[in-house]
Amino acid sequence: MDISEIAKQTGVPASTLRFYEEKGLIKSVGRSGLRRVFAPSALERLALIALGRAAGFSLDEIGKMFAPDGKPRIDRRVLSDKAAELDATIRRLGAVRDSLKHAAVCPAPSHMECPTFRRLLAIAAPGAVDRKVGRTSSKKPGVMAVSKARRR
Amino acid sequence: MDISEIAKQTGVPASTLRFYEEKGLIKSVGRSGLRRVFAPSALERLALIALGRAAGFSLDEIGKMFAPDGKPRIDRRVLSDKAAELDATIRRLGAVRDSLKHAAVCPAPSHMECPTFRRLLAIAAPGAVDRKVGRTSSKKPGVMAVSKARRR
DNA sequence: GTAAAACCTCAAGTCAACTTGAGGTCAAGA
DNA sequence: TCTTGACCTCAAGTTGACTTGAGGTTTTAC
Repeated sequence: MDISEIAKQTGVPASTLRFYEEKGLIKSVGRSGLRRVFAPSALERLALIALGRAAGFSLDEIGKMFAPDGKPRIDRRVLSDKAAELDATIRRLGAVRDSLKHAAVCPAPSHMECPTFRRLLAIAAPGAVDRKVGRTSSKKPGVMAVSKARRR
Repeated sequence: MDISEIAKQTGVPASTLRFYEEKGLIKSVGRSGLRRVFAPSALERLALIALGRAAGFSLDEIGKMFAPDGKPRIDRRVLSDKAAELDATIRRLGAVRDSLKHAAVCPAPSHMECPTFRRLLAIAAPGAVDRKVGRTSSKKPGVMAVSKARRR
């Protein structure tokens, strides 16, 4: 299969496939003239890569999950940890979604005056609301900074 | 309140607060000498910003959600749409998590040989598995590319 | 036989959201 | 007084994952 065939079937652009090959994430089985030739197994490999990306692994991390022989050799512990992390992310996103939905219908003049909204916000953006001020205050900062997820 | 007080209470670094001010996302009420002075309402504003970020809005989008007077003026439609988008993301992440969990325990020699894994993968990374090959084939590419989420 | 399409390499550019660094100001404590 | 530390500005750098572009070759279509 040539690069455009892989691109067509996976939706991954040819430029990305070349980039992945350069990074060692996929391999072509040879060349036909200049052109790369891929085995169909590249499709599976790309599916695994897509899964890894969706789970929040970096390309470098994903690269290390394949043994030099090409077979996936994955640390089960790492997977479980990531699954747990995803669980937390999912819960937080649920609160975010609920906050959004609530804000979309809540008639309160200012959302911050709405107890429901504040409660959701406390989960969605921990540390952002209701911290007591000063008073020889607690050193621990609230983490308003958005934690982890991924874009582009 | 000075910038370090805000930073301490929200966990957002001072450099980020200056950056946000420059972008028009937050405002200081004045200066004490060189130093910015913030009203406590900045904390609420930052909570809203954190929510927006968590929901996947860009800083520019968030900026447009505040009227010039400072009050949030939010398009309910936009919120509902984003909530729906989050719903989809949450479902997909659930499948990703399940794939990971399964891969962590599945004894199959190659994960791709495991039907359960393949089924989950089909949801986690749509288009990645089981597409029929060629045959005057369908033009639509599978989108193996990771869609949306956020990191950093 | 010739031109357009499809591929190639390699270097450089892009994007968002910040961070870092150099160089400077200012108030408070020893 | 002096020096430390918290703050300031503005420009430039960082990160990860790609994309784009220039310049070149090959394959396919007429």
